[in-house]
Parts: sequence; C-alpha cells; structure tokens
Amino acid sequence: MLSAKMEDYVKTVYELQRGSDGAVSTSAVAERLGVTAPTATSMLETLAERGLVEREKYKGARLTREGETVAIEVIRHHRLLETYLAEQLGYDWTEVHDEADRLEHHISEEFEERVAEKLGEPEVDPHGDPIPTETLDPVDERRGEALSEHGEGDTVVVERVRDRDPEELSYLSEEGITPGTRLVVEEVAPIDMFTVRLPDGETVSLPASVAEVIRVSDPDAAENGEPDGVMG
Amino acid sequence: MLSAKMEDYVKTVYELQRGSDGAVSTSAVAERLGVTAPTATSMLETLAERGLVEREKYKGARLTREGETVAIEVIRHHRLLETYLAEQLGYDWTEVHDEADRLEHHISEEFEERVAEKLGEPEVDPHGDPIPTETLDPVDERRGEALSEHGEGDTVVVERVRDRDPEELSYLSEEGITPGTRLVVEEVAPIDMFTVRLPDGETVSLPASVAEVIRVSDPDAAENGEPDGVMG
DNA sequence: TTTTTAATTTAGATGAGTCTAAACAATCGC
DNA sequence: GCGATTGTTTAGACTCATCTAAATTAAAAA
Repeated sequence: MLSAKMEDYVKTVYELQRGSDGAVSTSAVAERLGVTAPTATSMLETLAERGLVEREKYKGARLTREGETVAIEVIRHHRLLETYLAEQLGYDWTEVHDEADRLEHHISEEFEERVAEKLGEPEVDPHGDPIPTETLDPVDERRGEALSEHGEGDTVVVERVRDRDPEELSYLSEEGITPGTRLVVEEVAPIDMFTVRLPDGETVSLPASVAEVIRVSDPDAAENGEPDGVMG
Repeated sequence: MLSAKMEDYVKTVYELQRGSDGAVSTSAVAERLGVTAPTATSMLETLAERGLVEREKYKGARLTREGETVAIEVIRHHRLLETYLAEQLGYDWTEVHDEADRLEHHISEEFEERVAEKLGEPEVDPHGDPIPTETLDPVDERRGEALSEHGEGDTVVVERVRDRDPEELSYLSEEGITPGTRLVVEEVAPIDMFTVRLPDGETVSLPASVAEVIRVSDPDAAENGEPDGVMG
C-alpha cells in the first residue's frame, strides 16, 4: 500500500510533467508540496525504489508507467469527489478543492465506483477538467489552450479553470468566468495584462499568470472533438 | 489538530467505557486497535498530556470532558457517513463500517453539516445506533438491552446491531436480523446458546457473545420514548 | 575558462507511532 | 498471606516523513 504522502508526490510529479514537459525538478516538487528540497529529494528516492519514478541525480524525475497509473487513479478520485461535492452536496465549485484533496487518498474503489455511477459516469469535473478512467489521454488532459496565448479580438469559450488557489477561483467565479463562459479578448496590454469582455458586456482584467490558468477553446470547434474523422 | 490515530484511541476508549462502565484497561484498548500493550500505554500517556483522558498507573483510563467531546464528534462523523453510504450510495448496511472508519477522520465540519442536512438530520444510523449532535446522551447511547439478557418466551424488537465484525453483521443480515425485526426468544440453552424465532417462522441460533451485540427493546414501548410525559 | 551563483544532495537530528524484551505491579488461588 | 499468573509499564530500537546545515554538482556570468 502507498501512503497518502506518496500519492501526493506522485500526483504532483504528474501535474508538473503536464505543465512543462520533460523531467520535473526536485525544487518544483518541494515548492508545490510545501516541503524543503531535501525532503523532496528523499521522497523521490523512495518513489524511485518503488518503481514509480525514474531519476537521474541532479537532473530530475519523471513518472514510470506504474507511477502514471497511480497518479491517474488519484486524479480520478480527486475530480470525481469534486464533482460529487458540487453536484450532490451543494458545494460551490470554488470550494471543493481542499475537501477533495484530503478525501482522495482515503476512499475505496467501491466508493469511487458508486460515486461515478451515481453521477452518471461524468467526463469533466466542475472546473472543466477531464475525469480520467483507466488511462487519462494526455491529449485530453491538455485540452484547451491558455487564454494567455490569445490576442485582441479573439472570441473563445472557457473550457477549464485550474484549481490551484481557491481565492483566485472565487474571484474568477464572482466575475462570471466559469467553464462554458464565452469571452472576447478586448485588450492585451504590454504589461501582460489581459482584458476580456463577458457576454453581459462587463469587462475583467487579469494578469497573464491568471490568464495562464484559464484554458479556452475556439467557440466553433466541436465540443467533444473526436480528433480525426471517426464518424458518429 | 489531533491526528487520525489519536482520534481512534479516543473513540475506542469511549466505546469501551460505554460497554462496561468504569475505567478502560490498556490491554482492552490495545486489543481493539490491533496494537501491542506498550503502544497503547504510550499513546494513552500522550492523550493524558493533551488532557483527553485521565489515567492512574496500572489502573486504566477514562475520558475527560474534552475527550468525550472529541469522541462524540468522531462517532457522529462515523454514523453520518454510514447512513450516507447506505442511503445515498446504495451500500448494504453490513458493508458501510470500514469505509466510514477511514473517512470519519478526514471530513470537514462543512462536509458533516451538508451530509446531515442532505439526509434530513437523521437520528439513527443503519445499524440502529443513535447519531449524536453536540452531546450524545449516554442514556440514548445505551438504548436497548442486550438480547442476551432476555429469557425464553420474551418478545422483543431489534433496536441496534453493533458494527464490530462485518462478517457477523452479514450473517445476521442474511438471517433476517436487522434493526426493526421482531424476535421471540425460543430457547436459552445452558451452553449460552440463544434461539430466536423470526416473524416468518424461521429460527436462528446464536452464541451469547453475538446475542450481546444485538440490542433490543420491548415491542410495546414507545418508539421514540420521551422519558417522561412531554405530550406530543 | 574560471569564478560565482543556484540547485541538489548528503549528513545528521527530530517527533510520531510502532515494536520486542525485560522489569514491575496487581490480583487470584490456595 | 504469599507465590504464581496476568496485566502494565519501562527501556531501547525501528521506520517514516520531516527539518537544518553543510557539501557537492550544475549552470550562468565574467
């Protein structure tokens, strides 16, 4: 059995790998988990012994197949729980993260299955993030481009809002920026400040760091984009 | 913050106190939690330092007021979770225990409240055990007498079936003994073997140790027994 | 290329929760 | 009432996840 701590490290490596491809640095893991670098080093060593990551000294770590499987399972738990908390228990989607972060390590497979069934096998969580099954298709995980990649005049639809900081999420939610919202990029200031217009005409300004967190898609693109022509 | 382990010890002391009044022995705690006696000694010492139990060397431990508050909170979590798993997620009442035992230490107050609300502030869990609010009335906690206290010819109604061993629970459930079942005590053999007759005419034999676990009441007694005449 | 800086790892310590073996206290049987 | 049995505590060690301080390596600057 894997400890909750280990699951957290594996999940973190997974998320950082997705962010910027390649190997993940010790300090990135440490920072993300709020521990010191030596702690991360030693945990990553343990993970390597268990065959969950591959490491080269001073270079960084990347998940093995097995590690990826674990990460995906944890992320599935997390996103199912978020969905459940929001849909069944009336949580606001901006406040589900912490609860899910704790519970994800303690629910059984039985629980996972029953929740998934009760929710009708959902494919995305309240943030718009895909809920993996056995294999989380990396393409799917990367779905949407960062809002920060867009320029003035672009019209986009919010696909996902990453759930890092609850305050950030709350703010965006209050301003009306949630999955499904249509945005027009009004202005991209040279200080990396984005101004977008909402359907109701209101405008919101965001620093690039926040615009990074908002993943959007072309409003004309097929919602459930089968990559290439398997007709349905 | 109290660790999950500590919560487990406090809960265990509470449950053992309820069983047989007075101080709780180190070995009883150890056995219940599947640890060795020295481990229990040292944990109970820690609990005493934190003011959750009172101890006299070689005598045993009893909860302080504060310890009792903690125990009741944990038990509330446990029983709410059991109820939730059974009612909302379709678990059988014989299999809710383990899941609740893990999750009880990791849910927030927010979660507790939302679950309670969703369930309509239930007063008993699927085993028939009362779900405490802030204060678990000890009288209520002791509601029902042990089936083993009854003699031949007595007719009783099952109030609660304690959730110690899932196998035991499964067995009783299959035989038709669940909260609400009416039983007639057919025979009390001198080997401490109880035979009861169910409403459908079937009879079931049980050792006294199991009959202990089944709490029953007089079928004529008021269901929601207001102790003394507050008319409704 | 050499030096400086930044990141990473090693070394050693700590606290929590557990264990085994041994010492000690309480109780039970005669 | 005293020895034998049982239960409890002490002593000492171990693992896990963490820390700080120091050493080492890699990368960036000069």
